[in-house]
Amino acid sequence: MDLVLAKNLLKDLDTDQIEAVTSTEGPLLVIAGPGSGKTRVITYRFAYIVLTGKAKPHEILCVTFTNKAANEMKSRILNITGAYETRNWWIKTFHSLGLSIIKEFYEVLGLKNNFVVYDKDDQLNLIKSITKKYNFKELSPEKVMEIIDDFRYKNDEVPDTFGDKIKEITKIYEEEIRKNNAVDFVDLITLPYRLLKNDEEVRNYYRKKWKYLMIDEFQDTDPIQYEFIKTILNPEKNICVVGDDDQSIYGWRGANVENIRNFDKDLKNCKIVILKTNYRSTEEIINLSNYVSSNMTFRRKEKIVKGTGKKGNTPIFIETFDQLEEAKIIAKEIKFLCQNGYNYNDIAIFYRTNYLSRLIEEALIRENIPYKIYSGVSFYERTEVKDIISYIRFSINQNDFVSFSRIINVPKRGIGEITLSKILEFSIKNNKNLLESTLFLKKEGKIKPEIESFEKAINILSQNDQKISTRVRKLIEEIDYYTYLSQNYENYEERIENVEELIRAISDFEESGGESIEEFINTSILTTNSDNVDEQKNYVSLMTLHISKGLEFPVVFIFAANEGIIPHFKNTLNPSLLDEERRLFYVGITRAKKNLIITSSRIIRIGSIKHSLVSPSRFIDEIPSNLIKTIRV
DNA sequence: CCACTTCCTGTTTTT
DNA sequence: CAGGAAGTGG
Repeated sequence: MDLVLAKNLLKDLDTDQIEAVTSTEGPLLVIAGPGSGKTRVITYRFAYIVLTGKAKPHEILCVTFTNKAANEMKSRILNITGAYETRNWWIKTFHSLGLSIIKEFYEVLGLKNNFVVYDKDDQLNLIKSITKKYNFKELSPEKVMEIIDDFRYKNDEVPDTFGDKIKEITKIYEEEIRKNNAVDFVDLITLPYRLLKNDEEVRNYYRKKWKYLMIDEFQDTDPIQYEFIKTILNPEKNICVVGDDDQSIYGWRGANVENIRNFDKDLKNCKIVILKTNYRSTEEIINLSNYVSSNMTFRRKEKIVKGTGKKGNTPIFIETFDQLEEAKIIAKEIKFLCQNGYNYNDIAIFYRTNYLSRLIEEALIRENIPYKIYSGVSFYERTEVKDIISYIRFSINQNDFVSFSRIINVPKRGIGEITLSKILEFSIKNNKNLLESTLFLKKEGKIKPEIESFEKAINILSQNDQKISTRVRKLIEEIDYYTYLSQNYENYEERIENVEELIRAISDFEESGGESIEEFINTSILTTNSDNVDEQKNYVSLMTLHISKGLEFPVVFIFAANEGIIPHFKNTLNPSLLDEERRLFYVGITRAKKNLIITSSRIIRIGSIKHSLVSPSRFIDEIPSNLIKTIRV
């Protein structure tokens, strides 16, 4: 029965895809060009392994780039296999995989079971409190974070150029974050990796557990993640990596394209399958993208993507006078398209940097076009959402100084820096947690009476017999949070709506049988903008080129394709950085199914400086005129 | 000791 | 244009 199903699966696939799906044993490298059915291959391969009885779903580890991709794969596989739940499946991002491993082995790692995850912002706050305490001013806290993260990640020594002070701060930071019973993004990768590397028993436990490994977006993995994967690889070496070196765009974050370029040399007897048919785009768009990729300096090997003969419009390049006009033309064009059969959700606008979204937003508002922005500050990073999350985190873990210092004075309770450091000092001296210390000092009359509401708030959140969403609602009443928002922010209505959205998310989590509030909090911190892209809603999507990876739209606009923006002026001198800019542009144009419109203008603003007579991106300039139609306004 | 105002700097991309 | 530093009033 299952074998019949497995055979039926293959009917939907082309020969290259079948090869990738059925080559289950030993190392396999799948180079998947844009629109080549990559997600289909991974989900079908997963289903094929299960249906042919080679492994159970929970014996396959599948690492994806975003949570959204993970969820999509789960539901697609559910559909194909007829399985009815995914609870013990291992389809995760590297970070959520790390979190799961830490959860299983928290004790060995020196954590308590109620540990919390710190995001970049929390981490920065902890570093700020350390540099302030030790009066370290030579480098900005952001720079300090960058340096110590780099060394913590690679498990290196801090080089002498940064002096002993940074070394000291690194050591203090690592002690502090453990005292807070917290882990940060670096820990989520390095703690599990080192545990597996050094502990044979744990290593064998996972090696046995996962009979098959699949890694998506392999071109964007970094060296540690690659080592991690090799560490858990079983003796049969059943590993399949999927990716496209032409679409590697996270080098600046430590990703190493060489991982995919050398994979077949690194693992003996590696099979290679190249998926080169693009089912997504018209011939015109494919021809243009092939031209763009052919000019890369460093490349694995020439790869000409083939289309399926779909004919469409020649991509258009429009150059305008200034950016106001540029945004306006996009808005007008969208209006036009939507009067001619397109919906708003068929359309996306991509740009290189976040601040560019403002210009487009204004133009879209003027034309009454609904839109949603997917880049910039993510939902769980919003001040009001993070405040509530910090209350919840502190109610779980009263050693969490970062959350404590964030909320102790929100709303204002007359507690400033000095009182805060008194509480911290007291807690260290007397080995008491932050809440106990606060209450003790309050009794002694050393803290203003307004602190009462803080104590009550934490008590409310700790009432385990009630639903979490109910407790959060009570918390908001107790601290009169909405009044606080309306008194402090002009856009308070939007902020209140965000808090309501958070409560809704908590309710959904509870109703779908979520385990604990820790689970909700720790996983929500790992949610990002790209996880929220919803194709169902009818609005135009605005996002950075980076976020656009993995998505597709019938109509794609690329805004501000100016030299200096794409490629970014900081990355034009070094050929390998310039290549990455080109790949980013390549990712952008290959998202388009039918219509591609690229725009630029002759006057642009970078910050407060106006630059006149700027040229179009070199990536456009070099394109032969038969591949793109240029319009100068 | 805290809160509020004003002036200043500095903007790539994000799991 | 926002987010920190510094200065002043309560």
